[in-house]
Amino acid sequence: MSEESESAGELPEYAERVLEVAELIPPGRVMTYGDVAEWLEEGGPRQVGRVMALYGGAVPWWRVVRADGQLLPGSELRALGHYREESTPLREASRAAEGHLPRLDMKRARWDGRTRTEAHN
DNA sequence: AGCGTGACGAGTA
DNA sequence: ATACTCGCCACGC
Repeated sequence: MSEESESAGELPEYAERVLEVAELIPPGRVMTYGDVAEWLEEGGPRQVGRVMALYGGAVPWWRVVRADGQLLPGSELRALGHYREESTPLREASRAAEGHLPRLDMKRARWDGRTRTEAHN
């Protein structure tokens, strides 16, 4: 018998790969959806986004972010808490407007997948 | 089979 | 800085 559908409890292979990458991202660093897709050499940012939306709860989802550094809408405060806890480079809003949360400093926080787990300061 | 939608990205105005 | 467009690909109606 040919099983084409996934058994309950098992994830699609692509999803599993995406989650695996998410778990590799060191604390204090982030990867964009596009970076993950590029690294997997499969799918695109939207596909990665879909996986994170569906199954991201099982991994450090806050380390997979948008390329523009915007915090995840709906979970901004939760994400921000993690970033402060991990000392992830943030870019504070110049105009201190309440309700205007900081964004990620992508230049410093972006992780290219190369071993460097240190030296970012 | 077409069309809209989405935890996206880059380019342009 | 924001707003809008287009490209991308999987899903659902």
